[in-house]
Order: sequence, then C-alpha cells, then structure tokens
Amino acid sequence: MTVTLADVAARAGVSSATVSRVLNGNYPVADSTRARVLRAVEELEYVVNGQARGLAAATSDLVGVLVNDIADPFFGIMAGAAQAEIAHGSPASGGTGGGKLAVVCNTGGCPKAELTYLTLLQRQRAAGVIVTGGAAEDAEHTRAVTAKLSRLATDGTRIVLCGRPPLPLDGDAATLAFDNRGGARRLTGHLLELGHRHIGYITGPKDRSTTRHRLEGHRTALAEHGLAADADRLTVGGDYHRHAGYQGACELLARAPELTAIVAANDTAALGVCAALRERDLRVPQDVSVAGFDDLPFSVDAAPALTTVRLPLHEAGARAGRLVTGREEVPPGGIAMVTAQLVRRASTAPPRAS
Amino acid sequence: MTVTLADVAARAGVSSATVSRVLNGNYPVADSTRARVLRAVEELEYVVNGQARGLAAATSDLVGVLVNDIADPFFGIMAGAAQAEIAHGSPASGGTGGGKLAVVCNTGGCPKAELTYLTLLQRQRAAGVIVTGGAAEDAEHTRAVTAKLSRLATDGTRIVLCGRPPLPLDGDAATLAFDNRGGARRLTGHLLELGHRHIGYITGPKDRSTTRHRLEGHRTALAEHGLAADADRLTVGGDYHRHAGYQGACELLARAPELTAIVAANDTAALGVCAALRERDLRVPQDVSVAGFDDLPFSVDAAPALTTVRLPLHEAGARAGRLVTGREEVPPGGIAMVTAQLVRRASTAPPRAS
DNA sequence: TTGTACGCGTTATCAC
DNA sequence: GTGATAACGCGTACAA
Repeated sequence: MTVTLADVAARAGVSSATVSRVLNGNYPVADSTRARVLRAVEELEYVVNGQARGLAAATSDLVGVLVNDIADPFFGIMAGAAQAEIAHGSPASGGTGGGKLAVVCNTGGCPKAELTYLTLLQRQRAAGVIVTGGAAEDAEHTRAVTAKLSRLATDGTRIVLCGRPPLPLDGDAATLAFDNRGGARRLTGHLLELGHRHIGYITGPKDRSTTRHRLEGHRTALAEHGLAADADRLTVGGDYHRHAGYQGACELLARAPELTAIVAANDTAALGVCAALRERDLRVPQDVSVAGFDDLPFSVDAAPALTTVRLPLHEAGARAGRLVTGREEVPPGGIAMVTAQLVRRASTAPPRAS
Repeated sequence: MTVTLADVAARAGVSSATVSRVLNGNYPVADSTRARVLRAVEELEYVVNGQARGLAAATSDLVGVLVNDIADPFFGIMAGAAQAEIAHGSPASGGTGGGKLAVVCNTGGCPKAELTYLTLLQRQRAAGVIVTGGAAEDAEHTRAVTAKLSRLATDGTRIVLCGRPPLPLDGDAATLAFDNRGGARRLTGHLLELGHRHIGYITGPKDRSTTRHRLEGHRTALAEHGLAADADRLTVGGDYHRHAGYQGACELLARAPELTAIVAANDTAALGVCAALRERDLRVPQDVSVAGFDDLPFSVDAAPALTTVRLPLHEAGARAGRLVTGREEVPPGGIAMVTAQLVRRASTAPPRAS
C-alpha cells in the first residue's frame, strides 16, 4: 500500500542505502544513479516516513509552540511569525522539500493542558518547544513545568520561553522576556505627566505573571507620584477580553466617578472600555483618557486611535523561531529583554479641567 | 540517556512486552505486575517514544489543522475548538495520559505553503487533517491539493474540509461547507428590505472561494431587486483586514456619495469601515448602515453593535475535530452545510430620507 | 498471564 | 561510489 525506501530502491535498481543517501545528500552519489533514484521517487510518489526516520536518526522535525489562547491575535501573531521562521529551514537537496513542522498547541491558559502538551511533544521527541505568554503563578505548577522542561532540555529538545519569565532549567534554554513592568510604568507615567490623578486600572486574569508585572509597573508609576493609596479602589479584575474591559469600565465609573483615565491590561480590553464610555456619552479622550497594551494591529485603526505600549510580537515570535531552530545564538545568560515602547496616540489627553 | 521500554522492564522484573501491554491496556495483565510496572514507569519517568510506537503500530497521534491566517480569530476560534475536541480523546489507562496532538499549521493563505504542510503531515503519517477556510481558486493548485488529499485519504488519513468547498477525493472525506452565499444574500436582502438602494461592497482577497461566494450572494440579492446594474461600480477589493475596510470605505464614499449602506466581506473589515465613517463624522447607522460577516466575538460589543451573519465557528471547529477523530459519523454524501444566520443589530437601519 | 522473537522503515557503520 | 547489515524503540503474533 504505502511506498517504502525499498520499493524505490528496487525500481531504481539500487540498494535502499543509496536511496537514503540521495534523499539526504550526506554522501557522494554518482550523478547517473542519483538521477535514476530521483526518477523512481517521482514515479512512485514516494514520501519519507518521518517516524522511521526519526527513530533511526534520533531526531524529529517537530517543533511545538504553546500558546494560551489561539483565538487572540496576541498569540496568533507570535505563533505565525515563529512558524514562518521554523518552516523556512534550509530545504533538503533531495527535492522532497525541507523545513520543520511547527505545531501550535492551544492550552487555553489551562496549566494542566500545558503539561499535557509538553508530554505529548516529549513523546514525539520534539526538536524544540516554544512556550509563549504569561505563566500561571502556582508553585506546584511552576515546579512541574520546570521539571518537564528541564527534562526536555537535557534530552536535547531546544527550549525557548517567549513573553514569559525565565525558569531555572537544568539544560540550556533561551528566554525572551517582555518588559511588561517597564512598559506599564511608562504608560501610567505618561498619563500622570498629562495631569491625571485618578486613574482606573483593569487587570488581566489572576495569578498570571503578565498580569502581575503590568499591574506592578502601573503601581510603581503611581507610587512615584505619591498616589499609591488610592490604587486598590481604582483597580478591578479582568481577563484580557473585550467584555472584561466593558464591564470593568462600568464598575470603575460607578465606583469612582472622579476618574479621568482608564488603563486596561491589554488593547482588547481597552476597546471594551471605549465601548462602555461611548454608551455613556463620555468622549475619549476629552472626558476620559483610555490606554491599552500590546499595540495589536487594530489599535492604530480604532477610533480614537489607541494610546498603548508596543510589544514587537512579530519580531519576538520570529526570533523565538530562529532560536529554537538554532539559527540564532542564545543571548548571553540565556535571557534577552524585549523592550516595550510607549505609543502615544489619540485616546489620551490632559484631563478635563475639574 | 533516554529511558526505553526495556529499562522499565528490567526495573520491574518483567519483559518489555508486558510493559507495553500495561501501557496500552490491550491485554490482560495481573494486577500485581501492573502495579510493579507502573511504579517503574514513575520512578524512571518513562515517556513513550511516539515515533517508535507509530512505526510499529503504523499509526500516529498527530492531527494537522491547516489555517489561512492564525492571527485572525476567525481561524483561531475554529482551530481552538477543533484542538480541544481532538485532545479530548479517551485517556490511556496507563496513566501516561492520552489524546492526540492537534497541530495548527499556518499557511498564510499561500497555496505553496498549503502543499508543503500537507507533505510534512504526510511524512508524519498524520492520523487526520483538517483544512479550514476558503480555498485558492487556481486550477493548477486545486488539482495538486486534490491529488495530495486523495493520496492521504487512501493511505488512511482522515480528511475534513471545514469552511471550504468539497473536493472530489479518491478516498473518504467529510466536508463542512459554510453557507456563505446564502448568508450574504440574506444580509444584503435585509438592507434592501430596510429600503437601501445604494449599497457598497468590500470584498475579500481575490481568487478565494469564500470571497467569491459571499460576493455572489450579495449580487444575487441585488439582482432580485433589479439592482444588478450598479453593482460593479459599488464593489471594491479588500483582504479581510481592518485596514482594507477603512480604505474601501474611503474609496466607496469618493466614488458614490449617494450610498447609504456598506457591506464588508467580514467583521474585521466592517470595523475599519466604521472607523472611516466616524472620521468623516458620518453616523452609523443614521447616515450609513454597516454590516459585516462572521459574527466574531468583538462584533456584539462594537459601537454600534454590528449587524452581521453568524457562522457557528466554534461548533464547526468542534465538529471537524470529532469527524477527524472518527468520534462523529461522516454526514450522508460526505457533505454537511453549516448554516449562516443573519444577526440584526444596531449598525443597520432604514436609510436617511433623501 | 507472561515471555520470545520478529517486523515496522530509516539511518549509519562497515566493508567492498 | 555502492551494498549489506545492525541498530532505533515499540507492538504483537505465537508459544509457553
């Protein structure tokens, strides 16, 4: 039924070893035999069995990319960039085409699913694993993930953490840490400089590193202006989704009518904030300034264009892809900080004179 | 270095065959030995080698999910639902955890990448492949994809087409076809019923089946009201992105100031349309009605809430996942039509009195 | 209920 | 340059 190396060899009148050599291009083969073999491959529509190859060569062309929410462009952009970079590997001269298979795994932010996928990838002896997005901040889970990744790393699987705090692994690993704290601090600092003194904040999901870091940056900026006292009252929980922004804004307005600005933990939620404000006939930014985080593609184009913090998601994903394929060297210390840049746009302005 | 079945067997004082039986639960094993084996598995942190297992059993636990644009929630939602369903397989009693590995492959809408990924999946002897989203309408490419999928199907890989026109494959396959034509026709019909007579249209990318079907539905509705003549002038090209909606709206307004409604090929572009209108101080829907397609999560929550056509993306993705794992029976004829439901919301209203 | 032994399709190490 | 042949790690008749 399925064509094997032996079938091709028989057809070309050579040994299977020779066929293998032609396909992999590792050893010299006479041009005439090479031609015969390639023709047989064509005629039989032979396709390498990746499992057998992996077993024999102790390698795999699978690279896992773990994301928290595949429906969120934040992860889609990173995953897409990484995948393009990974698939872009040097093509085998055999004509079968080269490149590795990047497989995007959606954990849904569920710690258990994260471990399950890591085990599945471990089974496949994945060549590499990229773990993206904030980590669940649970001691037990962190321990389990660290152990699993350590094991993978020592077994030869390349590990890259992208947009996630570094982990003390046994083997080698690279971390692209996002400067969420710094970005959030500059963003809130921007609002403070504009003159805002009552700034609401809508967080991401609880117990995630990204959520905590962004909130900490926000609080740091407030503290620098002696405004820490009021922070708790002006902070409401969310989950990065648009609806959370909408509801959070409603809650904040009810709780603190004096506020003149709202910062959301990400752009998606910020759009929800804008929707809630519009519904109340509050103008952005004249009545209330709004800011997000991430600078997703739609943010430039929103009305008004959103002030936010730009994370170079595409670049970071691509770099993660190169790191995991060994096409780029691991940064010194294994950690590189990805800068978060304040992007001032139309959704923030000085507060209305009160 | 790496722990094998033999290592576990030695430690448990049994043969490797017994260990295999315990792990797969296919054959009866004495409780006492089972316990010993499982303990050895734990102690050695043994993880099955998926490649060797696949080679020996001629199976694979890999399922490919091809998407056109992973950064677009349209695909993210389908892929996420499919993946959840696929990973949700019956867990092996061995304790190693079960389920298949759903791998999302991002083609970027590039026909060549589509074929490359199919070949990569073929190499891995994937258990199944789900191809989502509109197909490139190029004769040569269609032929190539049909051949490749036929080959996969006859080799035992389950094929599911989700949101893509059916293909005449040699082997078995299931198709979940989206009623893009009917949905578009009802949507434009809705605007016509409201009294609109000058309706602009912003298409998706050229040469894609989804683009063509939605446009055809739109034209059909126009023709039913004797408005086909003006259709060409009121149609501009786009690519499903927000910016295309923005630019398309600008172009349409310049080209036909008399228009009272704009239909975008999808919700994302429709938001761009709204942004362009707001910039010109045109109110939605009082001055211009706007409609989209897909009913993505953000559409309810937009301002004003978007009239659109709901595609049950989550359900379709989940169903595709069940079909590809054989957990749901293939519909009669291999094709099931996924209905597209008109969702009337605040962005459409009767045209202003002219 | 358990062990033995072979085969799955490749790669890689020898010889020739 | 090319051909045998031994791994690679596991599933599974077959035998015990």
